[in-house]
Amino acid sequence: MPRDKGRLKLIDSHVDAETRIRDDHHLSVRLWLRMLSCTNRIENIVRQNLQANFATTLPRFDLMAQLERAPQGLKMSELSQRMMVTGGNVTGITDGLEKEGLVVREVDPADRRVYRVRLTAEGERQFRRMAGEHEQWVIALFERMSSRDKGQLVALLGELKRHISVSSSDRAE
Amino acid sequence: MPRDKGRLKLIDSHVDAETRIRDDHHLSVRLWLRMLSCTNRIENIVRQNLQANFATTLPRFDLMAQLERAPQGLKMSELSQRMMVTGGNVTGITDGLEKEGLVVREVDPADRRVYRVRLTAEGERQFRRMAGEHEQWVIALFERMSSRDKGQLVALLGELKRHISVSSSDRAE
DNA sequence: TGGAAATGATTGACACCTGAAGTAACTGGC
DNA sequence: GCCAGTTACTTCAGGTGTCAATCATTTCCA
Repeated sequence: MPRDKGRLKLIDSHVDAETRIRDDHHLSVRLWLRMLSCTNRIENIVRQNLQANFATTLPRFDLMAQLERAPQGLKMSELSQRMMVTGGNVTGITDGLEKEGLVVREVDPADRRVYRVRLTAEGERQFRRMAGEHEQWVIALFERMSSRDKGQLVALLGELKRHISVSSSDRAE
Repeated sequence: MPRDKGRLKLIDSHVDAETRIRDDHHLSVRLWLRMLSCTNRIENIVRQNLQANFATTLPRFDLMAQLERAPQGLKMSELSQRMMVTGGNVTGITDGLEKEGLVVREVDPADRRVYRVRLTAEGERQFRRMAGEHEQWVIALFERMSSRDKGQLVALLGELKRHISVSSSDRAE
């Protein structure tokens, strides 16, 4: 039920404020659904490729990627934060990788509660092999989009990320 | 470690082609990681809200949302496709919702292999209650971003989606 | 110094999700 | 009509994810 449609011809050019707000709300939901659908699609493809080519999974790959960028190792809690999953989950994935010898838990002498997780030499070797291919998949998926559009997307998503952190911490009080 | 920054003022404006390509590749990976991180953040918040306020989950909500838009019901395979998950998964989620009386499986007299899944009256009532709140959460999460930026994001993600479908079907041959 | 509160990690119950294998029902060509 | 092939759904095993409860260690402060 559109309200007051074109009620006053004279001010036709600037739309009724309520309508504008409702349109913006609708836009937010649309944006969210589109983000989700894009991300899911890409994620599914990458996951399938990882499974088919290296018999591994996205979370395992993600954990190793975090470690590769941190040669001195990471605490379980740091992994949890960077991977944006709960601590209990990190325990499980680390267990699996450790069992396969790709990763080690080292006790921190300064604080015996924490584990410092590091890639083994084998883990590093294996990760590098996967990372190269992974990058090619991503590049291929995005190849039809212009650099300009990619740059814009990165920038806009950066904005979004900033705004969400704010809203999210608001919610925490 | 910035390379060759401003080494040759004279040809500063057109960068070496190889460098430009490498930058674009780097950009693709960066874009992918940023999309993933934004989506994960939002998804986590929505999931927590659904759990806290309605003791339900995102996939259950998603399934009901698909049904609400299709009053005549949907086949399991249609649900699977729209939710972008495998068929086996839809079976499980439908089982749960059916057990709670929010959804029914009706046999299609024309083809006894298919189930037509529909919301029950109770399911519809419950979904509408959730949908209203859900919309408010999403709106709140995006409220700090301008309509202009949202519009641009929707458009760019639309482009991306189109491009990926093409790449993805290429892969299928 | 002693003990309450905070912190880092693990565990267990339960839900999700995939891929592969299985069952039942439909279809088309002979 | 028959039956090979396809299609719709289910089942199962195994990995991923949450939350709440637990345990060990550290920190802080009275």
